[in-house]
Amino acid sequence: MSDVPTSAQLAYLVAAVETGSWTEGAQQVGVTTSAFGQGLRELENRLGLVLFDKVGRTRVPTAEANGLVEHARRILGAYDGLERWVEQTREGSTGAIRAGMIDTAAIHHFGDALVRFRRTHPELELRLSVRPSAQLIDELRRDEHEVIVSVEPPESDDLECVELVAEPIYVYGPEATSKLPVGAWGPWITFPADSLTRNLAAERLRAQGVVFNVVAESSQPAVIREMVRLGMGWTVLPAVDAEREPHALRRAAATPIATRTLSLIRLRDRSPSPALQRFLAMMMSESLGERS
Amino acid sequence: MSDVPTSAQLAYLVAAVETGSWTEGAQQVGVTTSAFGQGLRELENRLGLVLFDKVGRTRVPTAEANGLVEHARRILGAYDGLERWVEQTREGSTGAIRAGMIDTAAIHHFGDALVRFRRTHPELELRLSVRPSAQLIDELRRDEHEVIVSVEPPESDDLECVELVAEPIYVYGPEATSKLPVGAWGPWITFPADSLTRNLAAERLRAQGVVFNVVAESSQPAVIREMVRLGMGWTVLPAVDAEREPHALRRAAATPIATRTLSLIRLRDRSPSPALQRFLAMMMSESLGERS
DNA sequence: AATATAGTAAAGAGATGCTTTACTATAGGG
DNA sequence: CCCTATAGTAAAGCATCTCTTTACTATATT
Repeated sequence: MSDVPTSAQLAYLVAAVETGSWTEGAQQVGVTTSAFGQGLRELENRLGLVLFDKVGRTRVPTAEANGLVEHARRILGAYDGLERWVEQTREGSTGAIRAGMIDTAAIHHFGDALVRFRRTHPELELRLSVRPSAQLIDELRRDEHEVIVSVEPPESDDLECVELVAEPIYVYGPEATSKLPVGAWGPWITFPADSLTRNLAAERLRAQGVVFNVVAESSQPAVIREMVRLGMGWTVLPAVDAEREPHALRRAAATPIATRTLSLIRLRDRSPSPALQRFLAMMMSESLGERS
Repeated sequence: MSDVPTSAQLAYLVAAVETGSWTEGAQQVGVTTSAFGQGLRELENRLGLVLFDKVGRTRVPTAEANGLVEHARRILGAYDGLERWVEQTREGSTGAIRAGMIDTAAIHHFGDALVRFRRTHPELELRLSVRPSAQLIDELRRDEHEVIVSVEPPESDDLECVELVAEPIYVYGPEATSKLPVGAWGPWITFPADSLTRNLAAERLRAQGVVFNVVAESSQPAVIREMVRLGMGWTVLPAVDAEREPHALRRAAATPIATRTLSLIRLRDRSPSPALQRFLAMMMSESLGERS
């Protein structure tokens, strides 16, 4: 009764008005004249308006029908917009990707790849947030990112991790003292207390009997490196951060104190959009290339 | 398969995203959760997109769903616009009326009524064209008017006429000569050759043995009147046109030479829109008032 | 008058979309 | 840790819709 017209019925209407003939209109939309007529009658019933008059053996649109066509076209146009959008989205040629990365990943490991991805997929709006791992993971859980690249956190069943890079971290000391034995290491300059990298390092150092006394904190590797160079203390960093020019630090030991794993992390059971799938594929193939 | 989503499915989608819960969404649109879920699943199938993920026992919209909602809202909004328009149109509170009238009708007989109608129905766009009868009838046949008021033409089965006013027409001569006997009438100043009034008059005059020799033509009664007053000739006009001040003409005979009928004329078998129905009703009641 | 054309009516097939009922899985409380 | 409430699903059934087919009517054309 008070039913809403279907999009098909509206399409019949505009075809009928456009062609000026039900027979032609029916051909245009690809149904039998019978279905066409039934559809238009149903439309009249639903709207409670007379849309066509009989004159001779043809049907001519009333003034109402002509007014209605405008609205019908608007609706069909909106459907059209939806379908185009769906088309693009389905093939992943549109969509936004909210990604987060820790600095090292965004710059050293995947900097080039991100630039390349942006260039080859200009239609995908990639919004990248660079933050420390712990913060990224919090934000991921709050659904502020669709994917992050961070240090792999302790096993957790709401997260799904794919390992990308195994990154050794080394102990570095001030230039003058960097050849001291393990027992003489410290004090320490490192990341803030919630840092996964810091906690990983602290755990390993303590296991070796080292006192992990922290005298300075920063979330910026460059800042830490500079403080170490100035002689304020020791630190533990990945090589890419510590050994960059100018003023590269020298490893206190040849073997890494630990290895942190950078992973691609998503909320479990969230299906990636086509756009995101492309991004994930790129990241994973990139990490393979990096290992070799 | 490649079917278009129904408006109901789109409504489910926006309800689901708005409320953040299928159960609530279903309540909002007034269906069972079961129907709601089926509808959303069908929507996913039709579009080929994943719109919701399971997390725990609730369903949360994907990034796609959020993007899609915009389009869905646009479509639903357009439907809304259509329905509001239909509502108004059905009760005749909107719509355009294309009407035509001969000058006498538009001014003398229905002038006040038209003004009143405009004032009491400001929402109805009344477009009035004033022209000679013959032209109005042509235009009516070409669907340029929905209704006209003109001199009633010869019976014709594509037109539907309702008599409004019976208007006597009289013979008028120059002031000095207006008491001459019938045989001395003429020459004539009258409407153009296709005029129904002219032809009606000519026929009656010839039936009385009068020579209907035309020396001047105009479609404007005021012009004809003035020429008659100046002594150029005689004419046949309705009283309302001939006997208006200043310079009213005096009848050459007390009895009318003919009576022309002003009728409301529409194409047969064309159903009037609600707006037009109001207009027609007004015109007909008006003409009743005028007769009494 | 014969034939073609524009649309309609009736019947039936298949899909759709809803409800009901019974179920599973997760969350939260005692 | 078990019990219950909650969010959603599965299956079945039914009414409705919308299309096709076929046969028809009414109007136009030749």
